[in-house]
Amino acid sequence: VPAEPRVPATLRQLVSWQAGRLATLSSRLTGRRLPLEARSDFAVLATLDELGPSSQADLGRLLGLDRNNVNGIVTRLESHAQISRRTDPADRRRNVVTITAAGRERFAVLQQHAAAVQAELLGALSEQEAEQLVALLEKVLADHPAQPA
Amino acid sequence: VPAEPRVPATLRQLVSWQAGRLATLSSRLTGRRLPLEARSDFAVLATLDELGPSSQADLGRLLGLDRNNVNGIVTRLESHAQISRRTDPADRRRNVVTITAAGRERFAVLQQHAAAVQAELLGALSEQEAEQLVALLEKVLADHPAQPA
DNA sequence: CGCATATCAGGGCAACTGACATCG
DNA sequence: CCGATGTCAGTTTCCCTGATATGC
Repeated sequence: VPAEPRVPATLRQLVSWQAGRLATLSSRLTGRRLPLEARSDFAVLATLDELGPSSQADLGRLLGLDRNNVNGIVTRLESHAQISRRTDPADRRRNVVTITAAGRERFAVLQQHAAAVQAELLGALSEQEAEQLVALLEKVLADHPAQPA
Repeated sequence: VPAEPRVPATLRQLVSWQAGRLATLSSRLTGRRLPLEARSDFAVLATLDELGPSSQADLGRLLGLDRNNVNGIVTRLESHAQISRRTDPADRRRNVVTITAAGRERFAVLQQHAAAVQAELLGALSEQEAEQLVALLEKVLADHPAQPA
């Protein structure tokens, strides 16, 4: 008669299940500090800050986000003046998205919260284990395309 | 001038972001083989198969699922005769959920698909690395409550 | 013409909130 | 009375599909 039943081994050792749990856990920890949309905003702002102006399609391909999703995020960021959006004169189908000063400020704030969440999340791991985990996840993700197919 | 821009380092080394990517990647790979609800079904069936009959509340606490969510999953499984649901005579608030023979059959099928997805997912890792990843994720998850707060 | 880009409308899953009746 | 359980209704986020207009 088990006193404290644990998650069945079948699930505990399944990365797809672990990934889901870890994702909702991350979302929960982030949600305590910020509204949930901040995560998408953060991803886009980080990309623009580090790689410079991009089109929406490029952003989507890079981050594994849907075109529609990118559109929504960019619209939201634009309404807060954290990015600017103008049609590319060289290819008038494209929107060139550029981060603004306000966007960089927001990004800096979000970065601090992200670091705090990371610390909470990995509290049970040593420095070395945390680095291993990040590296292994990076390796797995690098092996798969960001976009559906 | 970078020819092939990669995901910014800020994101690449953020476990909360990696977790989200890995979760959608897993969901994508699973979705190629099965309808998406199969994941929730699998979790519940695995628990019932390994730990025996449980109440819906216990299932939720164990798996980190919402009460409402558990209700929906159990209703779906019941409609396919893969579990049975009856009120606990000892505590008539509770529903005792029990796996059926059909449920075990379904579970066996799902287990094979899950293993195949795991192999696809971790294709870039060696045996040793895969074990390390599973163990590290397990350690992180064990450090946090399955339920919100 | 085919193809890419951006946009809009909408579906589906999962997490969550709040409310409610029942029962211990 | 309080707390736990199951149920119902509804919100939000994100991933995805399909359709459309525009431009290369």
